[in-house]
Amino acid sequence: MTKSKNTSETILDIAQSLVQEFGFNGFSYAHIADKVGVKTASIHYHFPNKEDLGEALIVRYLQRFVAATAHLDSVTKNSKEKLRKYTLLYSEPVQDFCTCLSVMLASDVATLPEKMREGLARFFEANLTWLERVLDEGRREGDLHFEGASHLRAHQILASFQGGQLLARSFRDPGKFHRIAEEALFALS
Amino acid sequence: MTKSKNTSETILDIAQSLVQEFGFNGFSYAHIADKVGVKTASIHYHFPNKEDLGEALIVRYLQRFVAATAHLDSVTKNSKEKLRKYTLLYSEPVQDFCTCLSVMLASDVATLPEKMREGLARFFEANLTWLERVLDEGRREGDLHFEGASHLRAHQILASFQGGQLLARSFRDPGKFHRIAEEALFALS
DNA sequence: GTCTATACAGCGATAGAC
DNA sequence: GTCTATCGCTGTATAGAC
Repeated sequence: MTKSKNTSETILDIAQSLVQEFGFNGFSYAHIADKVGVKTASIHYHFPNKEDLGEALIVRYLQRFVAATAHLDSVTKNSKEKLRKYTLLYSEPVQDFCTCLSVMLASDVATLPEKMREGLARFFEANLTWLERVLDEGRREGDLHFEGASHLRAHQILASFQGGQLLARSFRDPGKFHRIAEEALFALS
Repeated sequence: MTKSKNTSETILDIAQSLVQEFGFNGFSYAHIADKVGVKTASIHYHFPNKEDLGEALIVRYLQRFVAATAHLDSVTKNSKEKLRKYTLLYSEPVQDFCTCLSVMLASDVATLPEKMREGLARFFEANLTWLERVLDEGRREGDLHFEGASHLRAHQILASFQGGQLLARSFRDPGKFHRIAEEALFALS
């Protein structure tokens, strides 16, 4: 594990933070270039156009989500605890008065190229699938208690997490997200 | 009540639909002008700059919300029924594969001028205040059943409605919003 | 792989005629 | 109240030298 990254990864890091703060149409190659310390032409070398950059961002984001939940599943057995850790995946951007990548892209969806839309849907699908499985397991093993379809509950949880991020940001109060997330999990006790 | 509107109102109507589809930074005066059938200079006559236009949009949106909930309160007594009608306020944009104005502005918040941010926070505050009151009344009168603070529940409902809009849009499935909203109200039975 | 230079479209905004 | 004309700036993107 080396400390320094290659330029492509650095560009993706900066681009992701810019999307999370300003949206996919709220930043330019010039913004990335300034932060990375190169010229815009160099960015185009790594990602010929903004569509390529956007797709790379989503692919990486989904990969990281899959890796994070896989690791989470391997080290945690209690379903309630799994959900608590899932919450933490989304609390980092909230602390920086941002939202996660998927919330920003979801609101920009009308201006996104088709491949990015498909990638975004895949990301949400992965979240819902994981949530539904954890809810089912938790109910079967007695860690979670709720009525109705786990499928609907998964949607409910994901939706409130997304909306919670928007509210926290609008009020400049990260605590709003945490209280909303806590309330969502409390309902499963 | 006349059928035709003045130009300012027409501009606001078009602008609102554009914000709801593309975000505050995703449309230009040229887009409005084309749809209204005038030139961009005319838009600047009514709203000197985009900030003025944005503020007018939010002010009108809050006024309409206050009027809608006031009317809703006057014609409906059952709290559960009130919440069901509240849901309908947000389901119109979802059918058009858009989100409500507040969701779009909330995700654009980092690029908005201060007055627009304040207006947005006021709009959310109005939603939360109304929800909290209806939740309290409903529990007191036996129409609604839930545990914990109504304040937290109000946040939970608003958040899931906002997130539900983003999910419905991302999957191009308005039904997702309706199922999420239904699930949120079902929990109050 | 990064640079300089540049093309070209779109943006918000203004001046001044009608 | 709407128009034409125009300005200055920023956006994405490319060609070609190093």
